[in-house]
Amino acid sequence: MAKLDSIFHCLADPTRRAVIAQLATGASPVSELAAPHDMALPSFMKHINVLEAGGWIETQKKGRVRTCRLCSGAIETAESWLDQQRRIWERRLDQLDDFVATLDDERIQK
Amino acid sequence: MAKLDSIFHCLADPTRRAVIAQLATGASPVSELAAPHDMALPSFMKHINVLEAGGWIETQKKGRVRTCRLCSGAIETAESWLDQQRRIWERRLDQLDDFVATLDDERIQK
DNA sequence: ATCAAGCTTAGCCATTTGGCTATCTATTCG
DNA sequence: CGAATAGATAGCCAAATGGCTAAGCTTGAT
Repeated sequence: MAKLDSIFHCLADPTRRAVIAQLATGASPVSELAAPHDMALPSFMKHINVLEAGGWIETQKKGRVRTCRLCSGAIETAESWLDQQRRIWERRLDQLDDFVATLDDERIQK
Repeated sequence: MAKLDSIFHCLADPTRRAVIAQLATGASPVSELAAPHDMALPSFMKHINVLEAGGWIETQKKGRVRTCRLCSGAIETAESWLDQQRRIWERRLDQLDDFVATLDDERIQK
């Protein structure tokens, strides 16, 4: 899925992860989000745009303030993909265990 | 953490996600992994190297065959970061619910 | 009406990414 | 030995990324 590209691309940058982490504790205007990051505002805004395009946040402007809030879709898609891979992987490890157990049983039978 | 950059960067590409998904079902040599992807081998090898650098896979060469297998560290780190954000976010939503409930109670009291 | 605050837009730049071809090395098979 | 197989290395290239500065442009406060 092409959406996964942009969802995970958002997470591959410390500034964007920090924004997500901060927004998890509550909505915030852009300038407040930008404050902790030593970076010019246009540079920071690019990250905001990337996060919005990736479906991590949504924003709305009231007066001259743009407020950003986290939305649920992206994190669910991300976790669900990871979960699926982990399940496939763990199921296979279990099958390996069973296989080894079978070998052991056969050895005992002798 | 700088490691998270490379861990998530690995996931931001469909070829690399496909390799992870395929390796979840069992270890594989490079050429077998490469087969489904319409891409020259050196290009594909770059993805393998990125995945190895990101801690998603480890490889070992026997004779002329390099075998790749998934390792557990990366997926755990990734899921754990996501889980942590989700928990922070959900806890805050619960607090909002409580707050709204308090408001309702106060309205009823009147 | 003016001025500051809070973005926005435009355009520049270095580096990274993700692809390619061509060539080389190291194994294995006949 | 000689040829085919499986990767590895080197080097090229266009596009994307992540940063900057210098102006704009609304909106809110005085």
